[in-house]
Amino acid sequence: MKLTNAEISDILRKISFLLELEMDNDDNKTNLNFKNRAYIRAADQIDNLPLSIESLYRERGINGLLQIPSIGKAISSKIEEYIKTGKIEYYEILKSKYPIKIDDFLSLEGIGPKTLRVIIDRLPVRNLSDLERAAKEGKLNEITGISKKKEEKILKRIELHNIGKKRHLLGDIYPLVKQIEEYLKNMESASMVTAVGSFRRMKETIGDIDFLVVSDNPDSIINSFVNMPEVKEILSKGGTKAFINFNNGLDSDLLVVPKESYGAALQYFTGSKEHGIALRRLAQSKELRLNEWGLFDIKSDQKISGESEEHLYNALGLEWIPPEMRENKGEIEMARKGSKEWQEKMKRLLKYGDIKGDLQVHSNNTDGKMSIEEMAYFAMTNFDLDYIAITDHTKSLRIARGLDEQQLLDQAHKIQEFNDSIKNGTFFVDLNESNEEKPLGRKTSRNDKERRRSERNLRDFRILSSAEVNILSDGSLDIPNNILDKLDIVGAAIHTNFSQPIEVQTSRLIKAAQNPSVDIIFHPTGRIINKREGHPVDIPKLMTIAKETNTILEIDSHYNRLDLRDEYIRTAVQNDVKLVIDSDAHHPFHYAFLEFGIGQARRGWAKRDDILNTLPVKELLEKLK
DNA sequence: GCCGTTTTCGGCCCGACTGTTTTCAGTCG
Repeated sequence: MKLTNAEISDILRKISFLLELEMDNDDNKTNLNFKNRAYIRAADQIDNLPLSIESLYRERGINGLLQIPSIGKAISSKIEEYIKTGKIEYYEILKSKYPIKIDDFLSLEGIGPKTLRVIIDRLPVRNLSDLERAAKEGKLNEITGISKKKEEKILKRIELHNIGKKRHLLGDIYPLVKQIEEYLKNMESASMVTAVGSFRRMKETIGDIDFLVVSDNPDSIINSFVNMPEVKEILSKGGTKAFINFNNGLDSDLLVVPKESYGAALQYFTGSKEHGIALRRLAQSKELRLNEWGLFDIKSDQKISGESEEHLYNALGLEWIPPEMRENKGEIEMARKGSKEWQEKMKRLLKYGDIKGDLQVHSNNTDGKMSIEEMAYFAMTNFDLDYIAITDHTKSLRIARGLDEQQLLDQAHKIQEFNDSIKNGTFFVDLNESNEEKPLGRKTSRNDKERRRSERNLRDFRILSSAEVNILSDGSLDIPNNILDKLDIVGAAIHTNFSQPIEVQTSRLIKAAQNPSVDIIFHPTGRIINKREGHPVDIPKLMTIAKETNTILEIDSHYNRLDLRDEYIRTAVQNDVKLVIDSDAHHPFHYAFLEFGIGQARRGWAKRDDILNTLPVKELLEKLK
């Protein structure tokens, strides 16, 4: 049985929780407080680890574990014990003192260990339903320190908890974020509105939605916010902050600050938590104090910075760091002011709007929703792309009505005719009843100036003949090479037999990469976020082969895939493996997904030259095998 | 329990909101 990182971080969090429960009996209260925080820090690190902690231990022993920040002698030996025996003695002892269902209370918001301790000391409460019953019967109120009001609040939190909370996909919440942003922007007293938090960092999943508003009249903003029709529950509301729960189960934070604190609030509220903590420690080491209102000199209490984020970073001795990179994974050390390495990196960092073509596009010849002509038309007009590759599925993927050899050749021929008509200006698309819906996401680049549309000649647009060839269980393809070689570019992907062991899956992909006809491996891990983990792949090994064989790995931008994920992109970039960013469009609106892929690529510190479809089509084709 | 370009001991990010506290602890992000 393979041990997951989540299993280990989970048990560390439970240890921390139990230590906190224990705290009021302990004389050495402060020290214990720091001890439980150490367990949380270690758990956070493990959750963010891009590799399996068990494999790390098996390969490099306890020294491998000690390499992880925030994991020292004590915690590493506990992890070792867990890997070897499936148990941690220290945890078992703690647990035996408090025979409660820790999971229930750990995930319940609003009640921490202190409150829980008081309750379980007085009442036979052992799990969430015990607590709910006690609250309904008014038993909690009988405990001194718990008012009727607090009892009601506990019931509400249990109700919210039972609805279930999981992280939402970036693409799923995008429309709601835009809608709320619009709503807030329309308020007279709001001079600036920004969606912040993990949304601004383009994280693949979002826990709750955070908004920052600049205003001289916080009360009116906060009141309008909590009174929106989408709001189910006001969880808290003060003079500068509000915290609510939407009807659809999402939580949302609002922070209102004056203009002179905008930069500091933006930094604070964008996170990540780890990045923020590291910045505040850095400030501390310089005799400064950083909070959401600004950067202050500790001694004189003078404000040094706060209105602009860039100035704030500079005042800390750093260059500005793009939100996508704020994870405390080396960016702060590298961004020291004046660092040539950092400046070079920033100059070359991939930008929104850098993608010139989309190399995974489906048509209604298989499972897409529109014709090749329509997909091309929207790509060139609405999304400013210079080329697309039509990558319909191939014959063994029956469910998508995959194309056989002859159909592929016919399609390639048709594409050639379209290209000719585009070139001579006779290309014409009869748009059948166009959809009323609006495209999801931003149509154009968000931080680049004017787009290239005006300078661009639509007659240079090019459709590439291609396919998403199915990789069979033995790593061979379902279309022979002599056919594939007649296409402009070839992508290959796994769609079946997901549950083979890692060695088998990896060798399947390696065999495909070694095939001279395969240019790109599409969605290399096959994951669907929150739904399936995908097939296990030895990523470092695949990267080595990709580099050797000049095979490109794809970043599939569909927001339920985002495959490769950010950490793997960073590994690819470090190893000089070439990448492309594709939308996997099955409808023209899906071209907007490219934005999500670019966000992930920036989270993986990708440079423009790591991503081959930032190149004009001619140069791209020259780089292929 | 972890960590170290002034430290192997003595620190550990910071502030808002809530409740019942008459000056602060608990919880959260």
